Amino acid sequence: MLTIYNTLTRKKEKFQPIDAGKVRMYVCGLTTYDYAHIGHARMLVAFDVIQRYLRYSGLDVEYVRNITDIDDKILKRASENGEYFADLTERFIAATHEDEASLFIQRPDQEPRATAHIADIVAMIERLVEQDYAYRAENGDVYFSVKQFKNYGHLSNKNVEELLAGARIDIGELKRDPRDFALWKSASDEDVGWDSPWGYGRPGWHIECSAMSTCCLGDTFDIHGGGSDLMFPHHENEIAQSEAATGQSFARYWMHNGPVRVDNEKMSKSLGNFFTIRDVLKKYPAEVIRYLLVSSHYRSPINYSDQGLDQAAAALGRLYTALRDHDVTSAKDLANSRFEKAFQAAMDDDFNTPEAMSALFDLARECNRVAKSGEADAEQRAAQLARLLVRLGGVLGLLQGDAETFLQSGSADAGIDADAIDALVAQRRQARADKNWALADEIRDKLTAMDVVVEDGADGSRWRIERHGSDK
RNA sequence: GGCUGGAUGGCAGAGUGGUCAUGCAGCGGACUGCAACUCCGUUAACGCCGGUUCGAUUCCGACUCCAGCCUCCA
Repeated sequence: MLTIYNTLTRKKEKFQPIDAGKVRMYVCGLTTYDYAHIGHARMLVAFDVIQRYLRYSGLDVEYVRNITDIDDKILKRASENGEYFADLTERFIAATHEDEASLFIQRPDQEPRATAHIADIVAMIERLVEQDYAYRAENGDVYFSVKQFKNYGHLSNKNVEELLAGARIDIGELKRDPRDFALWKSASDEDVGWDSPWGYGRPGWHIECSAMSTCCLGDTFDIHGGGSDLMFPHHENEIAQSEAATGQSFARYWMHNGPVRVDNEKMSKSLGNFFTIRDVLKKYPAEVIRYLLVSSHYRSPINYSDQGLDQAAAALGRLYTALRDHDVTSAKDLANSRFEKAFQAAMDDDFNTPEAMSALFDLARECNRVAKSGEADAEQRAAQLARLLVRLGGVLGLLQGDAETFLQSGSADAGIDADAIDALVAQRRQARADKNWALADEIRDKLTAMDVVVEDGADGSRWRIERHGSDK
C-alpha cells in the first residue's frame, strides 16, 4: 500500500486516487531563461522517479509538468541579450530537454506552456473577477483579493494577519491589501503582451499553474508537486485561485522535494552558487549525477559536492559490476522475490529511494554470490538476479546502460583512450603469461596513473575507470 | 520575529521502543604471482538535559545548533 507524505496535513497518508487505478499529477516546472542547474535536476529526477514508480505499481499516470515561458526574468534577460523573448525561451527549452534526456528523465505526458494558455488564464481570471475574488486596479493590473479566500495560508501554515503585519507596503500601492498578488500585469504597447478584458498585459506567475493544471487535469486532481521553495507563496496562491475559481477542492496530495545545498546553503540562482547540469556532465557521467540525486530521500536536503559524486560513482560501480558477464536479456524475469518485495515496501513508504536502493545492493550481493557458487545452474540463476536488478534499477531510472560501458566511462571531458588502455592491458597480459611480474606491475602502475584499474580474471584481464572528480 | 524541517558511526544516508540498514572508507580472512574485483567475517552512531517505560537513538518536554520559507527561486 502506497503512502505519501502530504504537505497539506504534514503526515504520511494512504494514497487513494480519485479514480481507481488512475493518477493525475501536476508538477511546477522551470522558468526557461537559463540553463537548468542541479537544484532543478533534483526536482526533475524526484518526480520522474515518482512517476515511474506509480506506473510500475500498475497505475495509469497522467503526468503534467509546465514550462513558464513568460515572466519578468525572461523579459529582463531577453532585453539584456537584445533578443525576442520567445527566441530566448525556445533556446533554453531545447537545452533543458537535452539535459533531461541526459539524466534519463522521461518526458511528461503533457508539457503545457504559459504562452499557449493565455486564453485559459484570462478565462480563469474572469471567473475570479466575476465572483469578487479579484479586482482590476486603476492601471489595468488585476489582483487576487487574499482576504476574500477564507482558507488562505492553510498549506504553508501562514497566519493571514501576520502576513499583513510583515507585508511590504509600497508607495503608490495599487493593491487594496498588501497581501494581494497579481493575476494580470498591465503592459505598455511596445512590451510583450496579450489583449484582455482589463487591457493589454501579461499573466502573473501563479495563475498560469492554476489555469494549466485545471485545464490539463480537471478542477480536482491527485498530486501536485514542486520544490519546497514554491510552497509559499506560489502553491498557496495556486490553491486560492483555483478553489476560488472552480469552487472545487484543488489537489489532494501536495508533494515537495527538498533543496540541493552547496556548502550548507541552498543552491539558487540568486545566491549564484549553482552548478548547471551541463557543468557537472563535463566532470561526471550523467548516471552518477542521477544516482546522487536518488540516493537521498526526495524530501531531504541534499548536499552537492565532488566527494558526494565520487561516492555515488563508487556505489553505482558496485551495482554495475554485479551486472557484468550476465546475459540479462534472455534470463527469466523473476517475480515476487524477497528483493522486489523489499524494494516495493521501501518505495511504498513515501518513495523511500535510499531504502529501496539497499534492496538493490542486497540483490547485487546475492547475484555475485550465486555467480561464484559453482553450482550447476549458477550462471542461469545469477543472470535472473541480474535481470531483476536491471528491472528494479529501471524504476529509479538507473542501470539501463551496458555495464562494461559504464565502468569504462569517465566524464565527457576525461579523454579516455580505450585503444591505448587496451594495448597496455594486452602487453600486461603477455608479461603475465611470461611470468614477468616486474613488467606486469610496471604496466599496471602506468594504468593506475591513468585512473585505470585492472582486474585479472581467470580468462583474461579487464579494466575500469576509477573516478576521482575532486582531484581534477 | 512567525512558520516548516533537521541534528545518526570517518564520510554519505535510511530506519526502529529491546535483535542487520545500505554504500564508501577501515580491520581480519578466502581468492590472487602481488593486487583489483568478488565472497565471508568484523569495528563503529544515534546533539544536549529531563520525563514516560522493565527498557529509548526511536515517544514527550526544554535547550543548543543548522537549514528552508516568510522577496524571484526546483
